[in-house]
Parts: sequence; structure tokens; C-alpha cells
Amino acid sequence: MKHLLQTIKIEVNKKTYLKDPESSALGKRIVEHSILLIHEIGFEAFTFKKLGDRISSNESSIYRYFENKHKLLLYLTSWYWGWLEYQLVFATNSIADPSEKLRIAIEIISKPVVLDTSFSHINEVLLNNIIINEYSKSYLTKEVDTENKEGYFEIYKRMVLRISEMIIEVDQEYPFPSSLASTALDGTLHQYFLTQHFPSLTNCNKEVTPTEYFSHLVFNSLNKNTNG
Amino acid sequence: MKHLLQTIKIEVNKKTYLKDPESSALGKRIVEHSILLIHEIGFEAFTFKKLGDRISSNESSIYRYFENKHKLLLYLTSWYWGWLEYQLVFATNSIADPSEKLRIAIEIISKPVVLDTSFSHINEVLLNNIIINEYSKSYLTKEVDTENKEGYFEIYKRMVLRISEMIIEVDQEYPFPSSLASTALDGTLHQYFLTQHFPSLTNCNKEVTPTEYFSHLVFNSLNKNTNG
DNA sequence: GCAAATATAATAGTATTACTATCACATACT
DNA sequence: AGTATGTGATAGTAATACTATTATATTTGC
Repeated sequence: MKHLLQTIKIEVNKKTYLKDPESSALGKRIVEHSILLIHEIGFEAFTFKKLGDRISSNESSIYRYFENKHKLLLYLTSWYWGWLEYQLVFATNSIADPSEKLRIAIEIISKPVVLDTSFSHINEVLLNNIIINEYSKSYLTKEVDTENKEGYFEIYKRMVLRISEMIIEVDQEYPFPSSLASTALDGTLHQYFLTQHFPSLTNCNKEVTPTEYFSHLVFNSLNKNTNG
Repeated sequence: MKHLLQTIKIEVNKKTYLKDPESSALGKRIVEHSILLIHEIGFEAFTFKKLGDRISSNESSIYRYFENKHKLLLYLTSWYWGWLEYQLVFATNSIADPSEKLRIAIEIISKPVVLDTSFSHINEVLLNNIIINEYSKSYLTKEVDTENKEGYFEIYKRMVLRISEMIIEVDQEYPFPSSLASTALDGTLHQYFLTQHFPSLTNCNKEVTPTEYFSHLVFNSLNKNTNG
């Protein structure tokens, strides 16, 4: 599996970058250290100037890779969802039983992220934290409809669609498969945020995982046999 | 009820403002038009200079009411949650049956907002839209822990706590009351956002309301009698 | 191994933002 | 009438979010 993964490149929408950061050492350093720096100071305080200083490179050089920090965020988040989608597909592909498949899917999207050595310049643990803290800022903008049309959220949408299809496989009668899938995906990020900053608003913690909560939530919604 | 409401003032944390905007005509105009302008151009593009131009007043005058636009957002969002909390308490207070109480609570937090004439300078419909599009930006910051300690999110937390308590009343055994309450509150905003911008990721629309979805979700999670 | 192409770095410059400070004027209150 | 308070106008600063230009490396193609 390691060998297989080494040859994999996560495909993100080419419009997120001007020049593919995977195509050069500087590009990879930009991505690597943007994750570290955004994690450290937050997306609002993050600037290309600061990143340039950090990697002993120049602001203008970074602008040759990314139009602006918003596009960089779109790149990072797309990469993350592409990476997670890969995990999802890999883990659920061979499972025949619909319930077991959905169970594993929920586990994949809600379990704590661990480092993946296949992508050495990307720290998936910190990137996951950036997703928790910054992802919604990538779509809560006035440009969301334009950018959606341009395909910047394709991978995320595909993730929701996949989970939604798994839900339908478990219960054809369930009336809200897309909503439940999007709630699980968005809700997971939210529950992790709450454990970090508003522990009184969640029951998730070191012992109780979001996976338990969402498994309970999803499976109790399904096969209620409302006609029976 | 109208009479009663007219004497009500929604109490927000005094630290959100330097001078109470309710205390003067200019203050009310600032609040009124900040809602219109943020709704129009989004929080990122919103500046005190633009707001000053809009109300034929001066940037510096607005700075006398609010330290910065982040604090103004905290003011607006606190006001909104305070207003919604009032609706919640008013609507559920006299209900004895725990299930019915919770049902009404879910309805209150998830139904479309309509104009409340009791607060003439505040357009609750547009404010609700600002909450949907901007609320998470008020806490997805590096300052969240400090600001949380300073009480800026008290009303929101109280809302979650109230709903969580109602959940417990319906099912003492349910292991995730806080998580379910926070999922319902945050999830509602998310589902409304999806209907507007990512309709393929939700089943909510003109016919199917978030209320139906979340009622189904919550009540099917409860009283599963896992020990039986 | 050298020229040409390309990538990167350095510098400068612009418009806007997010403020702070000062002063002038208007009104309100006593 | 005199003082306090609120508001408006102007100016100024540091930082941001870029763009443009030029210089200097580095790579590559022959």
C-alpha cells in the first residue's frame, strides 16, 4: 500500500494555482510552510510576505504560484478533501455490506487524522486542524457561486455525494440522505472545534469520539420503516 | 404580546461596544445599516468607511461605538442569539410535555425567520442571513479562547445548553445531548447555506424544511433503549 | 560547455484598510 | 451663558494585498 500511495498524486483544480506547487522545490516549500504558518497564526494574520520571510524566499515568488491567499486556501482544502476521499474510497471499496460500508465511511471522516508519510511536504494533522478552523471561510464568501461554478468545491461535493449514496444503499426510503451526509461531514469539523474551544457544547472528548456520536446519529436515522 | 415585546431590550455583552448603540439615533443607524451593508457586500468587504458614507456620517464616529468590525459582528450575532433565545423561551416555557417542548424548540431554531416589528431598526431576516453566512467567522479566530473567557459567546452557549437540557428531559440515557444540540443549531445554519449555494448537498428546499430534517434526526436519536 | 530560456529574488510602488489623533462645530443641559 | 458631550472633518500611520520591473541564479537544450 505504501508503494501504491507513493505514486499517487492528489489532483486539485488547476485554477487554484498559477503554477503547480508540486512541480518545484520552492512550490513544495510554499505548501509545506503555509500549512505550518496558517496553523500557527491563523488565516487572517497569514500573509505571503510573512510566508516569504519564513521560507527565506520572496513575496513576489509566492505570487507566481498562487494568485492570493484565498486561492492558496482553496488549494490546501481541495488537497485535503482529495486526500480524505482517497482514504474513503480505499477503505470502503471492497466492502459489500451497505451498513458496514457506511459504518467505515463515518469512521474515516470522523476519526482523528494521523500523519501520512506518503506526502512528505504535507503535515496532514496540521492540515486537518486548518480545515477545522478555516475551511468554512473558503466558501462563506460573496464569490461562492462563481467559484462553485468554476469547480473549486468539486472534491468536497463528491465526498458528500459518495456518503449520501452509501446512506441510500442502507435505506432507500430515508428522505434526507444529502442533508445527513453534509451534516456528518460539516458536523464532524464542528465537534472537533468544540472539543478544543467550547467543551461544554459537546460530549466528544478524549474518551468519547465524534465517530461514536455520528455513528449513533446516522444509524438511528435509518430504516425507521415509517410506513410500517 | 406586542406590548410586552416593546419594552424588551435584548441584552448583549457590554464589551462588544464602546458606547451602547441603542442609546442614540446614530447608534441605531449604525446597527441598522451595518446589517444592510454586510448583507449586501459581505463581511470581508465591509468597512467602517463604507458604512460612514452610507449613513452620511463619519468613519471616526462609528469607531466611537465599536472598536472594530469584528466587535460589531460580535454585537450583531449576540443580539441575534439573544432575540432567538427570547423566542425559544417564550414558545417553550409553558409546555409541560418534554417531547412537545423539544419539538417546538427545534421548530423555533430551524424555521425561516420572519420580520419582528418590535425592533424597528433591526431587520431580523437579513440578520439571520448574516448569521448563516458570517457567524462562524466570529469564533473561527485565534482570539476565540480569550473572547470566550470574556463572555462574548454566552448567549449562544446558553442556547445550546437549553436545548441540551430539553433533550435530556426527553431521554435521560442519551449519551450526546450537548453534541446533538450544537449539531442542530450549527447544522440548521449550514443547511440553509447549502439550499442557497449548494442545493445538491441538501434535501432541504422550498418544500422540505430543515425543521422536518432535524426533527427526524433528533427524535430518532432519542429513546433507543440501548439496554433493552 | 555555452547560450537561451526559465525560475527566483530584490526592490519599488500603489491603492486600500484599519485604525489613531486632533480640532472644529453643533446641540443639550444646568 | 457656559460647559459638557456628541458628531463630523481632516490628516496621518503602519500594514496589507497586491503589480511591475529589473537583476541574478539555475536549468535545459544543443
